[in-house]
Amino acid sequence: MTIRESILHIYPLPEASLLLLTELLEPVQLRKGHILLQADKVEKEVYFIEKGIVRAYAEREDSDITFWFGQEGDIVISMRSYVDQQAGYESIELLEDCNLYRVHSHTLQQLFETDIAIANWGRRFAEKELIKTEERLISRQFRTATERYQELMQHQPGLLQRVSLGHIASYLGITQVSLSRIRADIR
Amino acid sequence: MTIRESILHIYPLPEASLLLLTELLEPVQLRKGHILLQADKVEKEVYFIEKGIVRAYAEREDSDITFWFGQEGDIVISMRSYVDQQAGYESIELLEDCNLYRVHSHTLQQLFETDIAIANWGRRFAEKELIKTEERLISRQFRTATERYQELMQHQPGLLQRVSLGHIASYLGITQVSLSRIRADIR
DNA sequence: AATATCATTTTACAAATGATAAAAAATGCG
DNA sequence: CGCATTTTTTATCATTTGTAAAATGATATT
Repeated sequence: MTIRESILHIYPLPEASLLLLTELLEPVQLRKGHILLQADKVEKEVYFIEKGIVRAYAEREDSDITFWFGQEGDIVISMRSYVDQQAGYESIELLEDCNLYRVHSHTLQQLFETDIAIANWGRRFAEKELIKTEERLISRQFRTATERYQELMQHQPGLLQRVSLGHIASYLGITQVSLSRIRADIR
Repeated sequence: MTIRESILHIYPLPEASLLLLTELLEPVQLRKGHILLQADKVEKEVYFIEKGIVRAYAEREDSDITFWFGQEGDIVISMRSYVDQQAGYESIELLEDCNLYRVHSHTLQQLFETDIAIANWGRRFAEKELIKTEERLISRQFRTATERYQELMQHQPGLLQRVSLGHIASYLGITQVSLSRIRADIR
């Protein structure tokens, strides 16, 4: 899937608006392990993932928890920076070498103010992410850890090959040891 | 807080756009216990809460879980209906007699397509809800049930007077029995 | 008062998960 | 390959949370 296609997949844009947006995108290649965005900072860059996989995590004293995986076609932002120009709660780590496209958040905000199709594209982007997040919150309450793991494997069968079990356990809201037990029980 | 004020609190609208939006709102009064929106249906109405409190819940075989409370200034929608014209996962129950304003989702969508300020207002609305939901997801992983309860009581001290402990326990992701134990331990 | 209804707390027991440590397996690199 | 490092599994025990049922409390109605 090209960047153009993944943009249009969120919300159909007329060609003129699509051009406005894509012209601003700068290609960036970065290596596995790179920290794309830092928690507790106001991060001004927005990234589109063309190739690769990343995780968003929040840090605590000793551990961190992964609460989002971004893959081909996804958009990476520091949500609080993007919405309110405040320090964000998430850091973003590249879990593979990535091909990204970068744009300044400010530039994007200007497009939102001037191009109605792009404003609605931004609206739809937030709405879709919101649905996914609410569904995860509900799933965590209704389903056991085992069921959540099986659900994830069904929806994202390729994830296991790209992401360590520690990150997946964290994403599911359990410890790595628990996930290992669950995997042993399923067999 | 008036409806006008709560709309502007989400995103500042010029007077002309604000009028476009508010002219479409129909006042509705409904009684405690009324089911405003039904899960598994495509719900076409959007509601603004002027007075009262509601809960969004998802149903399972025998139980239901509350995952959102809406109060004065909040907006009530069936998220999947609103975004994709698909059946939603949430039902909405009025927990008090409510003064609401109603607008057809279709009408709102038309405003999004024609008024850029309103499109950005809709964008900001979704973004703010998204931040709140992500923070709850993270909080559920980082904090114990006791901490989450105390956090909620700090941020929403009035909630306990308006909502039963059963709903609050569900919102926190624990059983009512657990919450009762927590409350006993805190004392 | 007596009754009914609903919300909350308490109790006892079972199941799930966490913490910790250690072993085993997989991976990366000189 | 062989070694070091990281990841995953296994085992043990403590803690948390869930389930079910009973007891208590609160409120309204008769």
